[in-house]
Amino acid sequence: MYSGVIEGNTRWCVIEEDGWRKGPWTSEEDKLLIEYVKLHGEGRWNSVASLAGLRRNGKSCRLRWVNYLRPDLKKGQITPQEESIILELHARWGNRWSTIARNLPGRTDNEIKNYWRTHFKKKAKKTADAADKTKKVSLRKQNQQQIKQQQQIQQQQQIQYNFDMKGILELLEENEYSVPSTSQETQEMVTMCPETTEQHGYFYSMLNGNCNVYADESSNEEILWDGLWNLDDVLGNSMQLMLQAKPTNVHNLVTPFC
DNA sequence: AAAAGAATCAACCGCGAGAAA
DNA sequence: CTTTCTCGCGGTTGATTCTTT
Repeated sequence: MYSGVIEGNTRWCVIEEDGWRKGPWTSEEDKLLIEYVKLHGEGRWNSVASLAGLRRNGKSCRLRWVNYLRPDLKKGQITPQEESIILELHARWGNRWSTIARNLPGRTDNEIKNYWRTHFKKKAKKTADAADKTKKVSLRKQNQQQIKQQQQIQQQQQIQYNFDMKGILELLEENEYSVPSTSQETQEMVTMCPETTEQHGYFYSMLNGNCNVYADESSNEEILWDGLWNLDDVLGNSMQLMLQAKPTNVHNLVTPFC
C-alpha cells in the first residue's frame, strides 16, 4: 500500500504508491495551499496538485483548508457560550455537525465533532449509565416484590389446598368412601359436605379434576407435586388411605387434580 | 523520574448527493 | 439517460500530549 515513510526529525509522512503524500502537513505545504487559494479561490481541489505543485489529493487539500488554514477560523478553546449552543443544537439536530458548525462562526464541523466526543459523549454516557443503573435497581426491586407476592399467593393457595384436601380426606374416611369414579358419586359426596355452596363448588371441581383454582400457568405441575408431597406430610396416613380406597398408579392419582 | 492510561485533535476513509460530460 | 467527477458529510483512526500512579 505505501511505498515508504519519509521525513525525519519529529514529523512523519507517507508517500503512497500513486505518489500522493499522506499524514501531517508541513508549513511549506500550507504555504503552497494558501497561495493556491489566493490565486484561484476555493474549489476545484483536484487541480491543486497540478496548479500548486502539491503532492496531495484534492480531498486532503480541501480538508486542510477548511479545518485549519481558512482565515476566518476562530482559534482557541470553545467558550461556554459556544458550548451551550452546541448542546442545544445537538439536542435538536443530532450528529449533523456541519449544520451545527454553520451556527458557530469560525468553528469547523470537525472541531465541534471532536469537542462533542471528548466532552459530552462522556457525560452523556455517564448520565445514561446512571439512568440505566437506576432502572436496573428499580426493575430488580419490582421483580423481587413480584416474586414475594407470588410466593405469598402460592403459600396461601397451598394452605387452602391442604385445608380443603384434609376436609375431603376426613370426609372420605368418616364415610368410608372411595374416590368417586362417576359424576353421580361425586354429586352425592358434594351434597354430603356440610359446607357452604361456594365451598361445594371447590370441592366439586377438585373431585372432577379442576385444580386450576389453586395453581397458575407454567408452575401448575410443580405446585401440584409440591402440594402432593406437602399433603403427604400434613395428612400422613390419610393419603395412604385414599390410595387404598381406590388402588391406582401415581399418574392416576395426579390426573384428577389437574 | 518513568510508565501507563486517558484525552485531544488532525487527518483519513467510505459513502451519498449533485453537477458535469 | 448513463457514467464520471467533485464535493461534503459523518465516522473512525492513530499520533501526540497531558495526567495520574
